[in-house]
Amino acid sequence: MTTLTITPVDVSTCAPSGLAAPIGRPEAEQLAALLKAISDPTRIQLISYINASNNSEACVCNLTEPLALTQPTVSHHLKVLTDAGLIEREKRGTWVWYTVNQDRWKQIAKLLEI
Amino acid sequence: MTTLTITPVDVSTCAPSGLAAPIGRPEAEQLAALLKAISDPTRIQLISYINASNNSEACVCNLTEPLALTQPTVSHHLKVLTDAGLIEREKRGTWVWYTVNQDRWKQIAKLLEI
DNA sequence: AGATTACATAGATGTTTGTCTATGTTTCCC
DNA sequence: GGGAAACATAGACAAACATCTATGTAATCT
Repeated sequence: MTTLTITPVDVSTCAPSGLAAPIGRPEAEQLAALLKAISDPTRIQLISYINASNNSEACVCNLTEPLALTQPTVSHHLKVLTDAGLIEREKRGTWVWYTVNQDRWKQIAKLLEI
Repeated sequence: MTTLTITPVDVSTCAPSGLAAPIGRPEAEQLAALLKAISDPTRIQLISYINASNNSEACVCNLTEPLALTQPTVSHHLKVLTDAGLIEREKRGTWVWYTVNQDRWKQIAKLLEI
């Protein structure tokens, strides 16, 4: 199990009425941490590439070349996304397969509601 | 008129099919810049405070105290949000009133579709 | 006109972050 | 068991960023 550096956001407690009502500091920090994980061009591309892959899953070695980045850099970004609960990690033999957590993305849309 | 440091994202050209298909670097950078503007706890609180204000608008002097920040810091964040097209600025006399650009927020939900 | 109020801009500073190289760990295969 | 392949972790470094103090600008009021 991976250590989570970002506490997974619970939609039911974090900004329960979206952005329409005043948000306290802790809730704002949680939401900001979640959004920050997506706010990087490389990570946005990673998400789209995983989604567009066969069976909607991809391993690290499939992602380094199209992004023209080193393997550790890609691993780093995938860890950020995993810690935020935006993608999921599954080890099968030597490979590690990543998939997008679809529910998580629907949550985000809810959190941004006004 | 304020100088825009972030090119406003055109939904029709930026990630036209959401995050389901591979996204090129320029489009990913545009989307990341937009999301980065929201990915800060202070700015998230600002948005919620503006929305919760009378007439859904607020001036800088109304926002410094509840956030416990200096006026220049609040002005800085409001500029980031304005440049990203997320809020709008209207000067009336000595005061400057900020409102949330509702359409812009709906665009973001579209951009994040999977 | 002078003083005051509201806001923006400039510049400085400590922290965060994206990327790299180097190395460790685990699994597979011969 | 030894080598190779896939991935993670550690450490370093430059760029970006959030905040502050100091100062500039514009509008109001007496």
